[in-house]
Amino acid sequence: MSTPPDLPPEAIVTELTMAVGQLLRRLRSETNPDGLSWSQSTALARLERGGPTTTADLARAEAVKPQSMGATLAELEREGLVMRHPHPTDGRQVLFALTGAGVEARRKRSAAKQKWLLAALGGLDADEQRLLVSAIPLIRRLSEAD
Amino acid sequence: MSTPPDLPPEAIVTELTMAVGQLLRRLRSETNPDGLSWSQSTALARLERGGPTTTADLARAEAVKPQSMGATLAELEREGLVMRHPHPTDGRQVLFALTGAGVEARRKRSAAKQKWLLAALGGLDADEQRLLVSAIPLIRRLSEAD
DNA sequence: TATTGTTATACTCTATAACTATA
DNA sequence: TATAGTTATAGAGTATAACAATA
Repeated sequence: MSTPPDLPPEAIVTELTMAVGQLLRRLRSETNPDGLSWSQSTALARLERGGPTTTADLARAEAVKPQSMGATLAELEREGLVMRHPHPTDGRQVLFALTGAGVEARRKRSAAKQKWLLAALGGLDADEQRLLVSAIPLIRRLSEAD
Repeated sequence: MSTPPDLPPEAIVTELTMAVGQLLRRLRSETNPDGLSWSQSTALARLERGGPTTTADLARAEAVKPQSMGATLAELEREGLVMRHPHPTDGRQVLFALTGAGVEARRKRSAAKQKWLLAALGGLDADEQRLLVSAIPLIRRLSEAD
């Protein structure tokens, strides 16, 4: 193990920050250029997982400002991958949902984009994969902490 | 465990991608606005860990193009946080190193920036922290895979 | 008043392309 | 030729500020 288990908290912060930043940039650099952008594809993934969702809720989930998510959704709408629906009871809100094309784009393009990460995962043995998978909910809990 | 240990690889890819993206954005959104930017602070961290380094090596480590790292380093140099030194044997290369101000900036500002993540880590129990720490080298190995 | 969303504008990060200098 | 770095330019992602509509 190259990182000792009882690292002081400050070191954990630095190591985790750098590792996450590095993985994200690597993921982005491996992205198929004619596919979906990073924020487009995570927004689509969230719509697929959570069903129709408002701009504000998506923004909260992704830790960006509503205006930023609005721009991402506007682009996805222009490409025909999401559609807006009126909220049944609140006239201010707009629900966004995947279109058929959105579902297909999500499957096809994201398969291409994720080829590299799949291959990289193959470089971990079964125990390491299990360890990594069990760390995912912890990363999510960190992201969602107050 | 909210993510079962034997998730199919495609699901691992999606979950990991989303979790890492979410954590990164949360980290960035918690950043002290008058502090160092994300790429500035990871570049400083790498210089502190690795000593004087060339633009190209830093770019490789961070998975960005040399021109992008060059822009980050130029900004850090303008702020007096790094200095350039000639390479002893190769006239093409330039070694960048932290200045005294850079070391101090790294400590002070990054302490402020990382306050949130430290607090979030405190929300994990000891076993969870150990699990997360042991996943860090795995994330790094993914990032460095061919 | 508070919340949802939009429009306008600017800054950061990163990329590609074209160039210079050194090996 | 190949490599390290620089300069110029462009696009994506996100932020803040100001606004309109609805609750």
